[in-house]
Amino acid sequence: MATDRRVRNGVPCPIGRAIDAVGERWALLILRNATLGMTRFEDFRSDLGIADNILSTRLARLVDLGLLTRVPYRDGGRTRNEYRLTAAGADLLPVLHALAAWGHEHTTPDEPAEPMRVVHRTCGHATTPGGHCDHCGQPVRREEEAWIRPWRSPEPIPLAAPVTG
Amino acid sequence: MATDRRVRNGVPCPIGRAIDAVGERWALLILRNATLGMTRFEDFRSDLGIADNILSTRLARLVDLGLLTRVPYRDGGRTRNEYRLTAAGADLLPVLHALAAWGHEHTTPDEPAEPMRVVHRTCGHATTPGGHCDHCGQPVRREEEAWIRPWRSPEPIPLAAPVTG
DNA sequence: GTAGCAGACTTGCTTATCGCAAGCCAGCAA
DNA sequence: TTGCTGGCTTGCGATAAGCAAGTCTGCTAC
Repeated sequence: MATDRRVRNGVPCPIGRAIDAVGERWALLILRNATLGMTRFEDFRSDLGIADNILSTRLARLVDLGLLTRVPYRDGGRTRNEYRLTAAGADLLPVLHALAAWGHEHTTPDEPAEPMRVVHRTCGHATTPGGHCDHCGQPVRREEEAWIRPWRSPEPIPLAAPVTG
Repeated sequence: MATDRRVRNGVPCPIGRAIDAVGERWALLILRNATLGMTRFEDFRSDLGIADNILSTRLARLVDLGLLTRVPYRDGGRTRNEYRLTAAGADLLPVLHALAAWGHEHTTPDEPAEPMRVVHRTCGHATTPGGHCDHCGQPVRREEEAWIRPWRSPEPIPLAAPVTG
């Protein structure tokens, strides 16, 4: 099963292995956008401003590594492919959250903006780095968690559910 | 103050800004090694197998961004520089921990090895993703946390303390 | 004085990757 | 048949990475 496949890439250190898998700019940005529910080639391309060939290569690699999977869908008469997170890809969420927290604390946007929030959808309160609700105290499952990116929209964005590849 | 300097790099998303700052292979590996207490050019170079000019460029960039700082030290008669984490650099620890957890779960080393552990130095038990001690339940401060990398040594490696730049 | 040392950084070059823009391809509709 | 769409491929120039040697600095030894 693709979702159970462990990337074998050698070094003893799990940090090193994770970096070998995803420690580069475009992979991380693609995974962020996939987490937001983005699935289509053109959407990734235009949102990220990435070259076709680079995007194509990166998507293929992430599929190969089992972090994304191609899902066929019908578009008019044609079968097209979209790209969705696998469980392994979705499990990078804590990395993305840690990056968000660090980015919020240590970097500054060009334009002042409400900061991004990670919230418990049910009650609207923030979640902690450990994945608990600030308000309820309970662990928050992925499907009850959302991002709010106020510079885009005040609506909570549910996190994309992983699919089995 | 260098430690209070926020990287200004534009995009509204803090994840995107964090990725712009550190979302590339060598920066992340250097920061991992700096967290382990590595400070010297030659040590980074030989451990990472990175080219001189690439390492030099990356170190300078991380210093420029305020994640590392050069600290003069005496070597025999000469003043040399070592590279140490700033507070901003040290605050990337949750990113490294998240990468470690993901790498452990989803990648496989070439040689079987005891996995890396993040422990509370005082009692020896593991710490949670939220930074609490599994055993004591208390939040664990950085200076009470250590990594154990059994493929290298069974000794806990204290995490490098940040210095003011 | 010169020669030698160590190690951080620089340099010149080759190789690899990225990015741009156009082209190709597949599967459909008219 | 042509035309459309959009994912992927291609050819090319630009940029970054990597290799290996050189330079620089501040010291010691002779």
